[in-house]
Amino acid sequence: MKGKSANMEKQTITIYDVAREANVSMATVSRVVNGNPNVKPATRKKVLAVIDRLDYRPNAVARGLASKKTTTVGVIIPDVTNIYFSSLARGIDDVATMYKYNIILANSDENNQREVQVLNTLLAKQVDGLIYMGHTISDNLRNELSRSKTPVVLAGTIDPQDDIGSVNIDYRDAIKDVTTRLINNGNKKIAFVSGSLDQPINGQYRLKGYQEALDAAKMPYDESLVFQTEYSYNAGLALWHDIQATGATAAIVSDDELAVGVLDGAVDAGVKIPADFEVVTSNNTKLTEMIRPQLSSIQQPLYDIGAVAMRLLTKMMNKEDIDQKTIILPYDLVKRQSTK
Amino acid sequence: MKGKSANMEKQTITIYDVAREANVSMATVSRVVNGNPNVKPATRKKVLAVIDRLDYRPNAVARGLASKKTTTVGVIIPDVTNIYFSSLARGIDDVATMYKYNIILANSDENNQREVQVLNTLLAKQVDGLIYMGHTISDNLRNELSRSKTPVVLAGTIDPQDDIGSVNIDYRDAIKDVTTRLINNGNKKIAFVSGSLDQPINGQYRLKGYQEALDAAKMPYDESLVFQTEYSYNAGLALWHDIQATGATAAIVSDDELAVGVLDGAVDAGVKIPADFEVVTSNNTKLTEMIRPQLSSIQQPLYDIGAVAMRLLTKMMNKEDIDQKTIILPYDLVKRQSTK
DNA sequence: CTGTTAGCGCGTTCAA
DNA sequence: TTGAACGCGCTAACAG
Repeated sequence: MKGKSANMEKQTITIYDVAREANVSMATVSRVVNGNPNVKPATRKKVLAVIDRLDYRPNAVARGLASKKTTTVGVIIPDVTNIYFSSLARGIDDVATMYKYNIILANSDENNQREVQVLNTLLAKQVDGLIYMGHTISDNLRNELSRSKTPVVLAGTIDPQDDIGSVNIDYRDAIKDVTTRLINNGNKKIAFVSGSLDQPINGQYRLKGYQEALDAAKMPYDESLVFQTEYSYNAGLALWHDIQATGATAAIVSDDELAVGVLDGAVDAGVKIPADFEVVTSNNTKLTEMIRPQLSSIQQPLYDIGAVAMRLLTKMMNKEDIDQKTIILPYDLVKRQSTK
Repeated sequence: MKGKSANMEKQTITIYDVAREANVSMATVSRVVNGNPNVKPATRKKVLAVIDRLDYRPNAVARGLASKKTTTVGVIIPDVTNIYFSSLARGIDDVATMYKYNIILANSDENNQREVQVLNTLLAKQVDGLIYMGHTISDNLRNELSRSKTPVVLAGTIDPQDDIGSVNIDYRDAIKDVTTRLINNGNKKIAFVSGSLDQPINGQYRLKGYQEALDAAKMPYDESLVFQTEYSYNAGLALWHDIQATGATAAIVSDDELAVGVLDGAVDAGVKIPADFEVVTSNNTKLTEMIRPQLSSIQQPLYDIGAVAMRLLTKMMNKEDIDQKTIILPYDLVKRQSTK
């Protein structure tokens, strides 16, 4: 099968073909493809013409092997279906595109085993960088991460040890603010509803903010007002009964779907919102505007967190100096119908 | 810098290192890594031990270059943030993982230029296959797709020319069903609210179903009851006024967020749902259960559409026979509080 | 400004 | 059952 090109299986055209047709060396072709200025305009033009005629497309895999750069970054996400994370992902992808990177997206379901496994295949694929999203970053995972030289940035994810780059808002401050407002509205018993307190973001930041606000107002911290549950609508719906039983007149919830569940639970029970009960949620996803009454919320710049995380990662991949590897973005409080 | 390994920049260990340490050739190492049975159990064991000790991880890029397979598929999605598409994406990723593939996820915003551009970088990266999601597949894009030998499957996306593999539900039938029910409930004027009718899924399928149901009931088709708008909450909210002006007593909406907008518009205007106005939506995302009144909906197996699409793609990449390249999955109708 | 020459890390014949 | 050798398509010195 040489000389007789009877088998036209898959005639990929390579840089050689272009070189031959243009009467130059492959090095020159490589130069024009990569925008290297050291090429006479005339030959550049000639090469480009051939590239166009042959419809040549550089093979990124070969390029990756030779240059040790894949212009691809791995993104570990708990669940794309969750709008909190998909918002981050959108910011990540947009900035990645801006810097000519692509994203390999992998769902982890927050399962440690799966995370480690995903991490390994991502590293095997030679991604130039990694963005991790999740709630907890297990020791196991941290080990794997730190022994790889691949740059990593956490997006919307807290690392208590803080030795990895990350982009977040100040969750403690935000919750403290919210709590204070609720206190100022006259609430004596305020429920704190979040996911597992084992997750640093809840146990070490949000809860702290809640407690600090209470302290500042000389109000007692009552553990029975603290609820841990999963982030889902149904969980919130189911939780309403328990919350009401405590005599609480307001709730601070750390997930929007969960908050909607609590709200619906209250509404379905005939409770007047916000007159008899106030609810504040944490992510300000579009959900908060679509329901009635609309939910007051902490406003996190989700898209920006993703975007900034990716931007930080590009710097790391580029070995630029990082002046700040732990970035805190500002948040806001948006008042809607679920608070006074 | 030879012999004096002072510079420990990045000592990637390769298949050669393993071979040397194990006293075998790299070919043998390659064999055990790839599960080739032609290896004596004893040497296999020996090699595996070294692999483990050296923490060797095969370079997927080199592998891809040598084998011409990257075990990576490209996924073009309008917007991850849209739960309709992210649900599909989740199904895709899960099945991809199951078959050892990874996903390069790229947002297109339904922009044709961007789609073509993304397609090209995906092909440059030598993805083994492609999954496309969108509303319209432009001629431009179809051209690019058909001249590449890379297998493609459309997920939740209609191609009127039907020469590409695809997975969908029967949108025409579904809307026809819904319309018929609404007619049976006594509605004389039923609004049809969708995105652009230029999109085949709306103009050539959904609208047809709507018209057929009208015909079957000997009811007139009134163009003023047909609304085209963008898929967003605010668009729906804004649209309510116009819908009401037509005297319609029910609406069939082809997007959940849009439907919530219409519903909220009605509720905010003091209209009694479903007594005075009925609403049915099309995607049955979790949104439908979170609002009050809860939305009746066509139930599409979104996750499954993605999963089946990816499964189909694996077959194509594997060059297996495809008995059915245009797959139609079943749908359901879920009655909730927005219909009688 | 341009061409030559080595690899990048691995899969895969073809012999042995 | 194993090894030697070639090639995948391209980047990156190094000469010229």
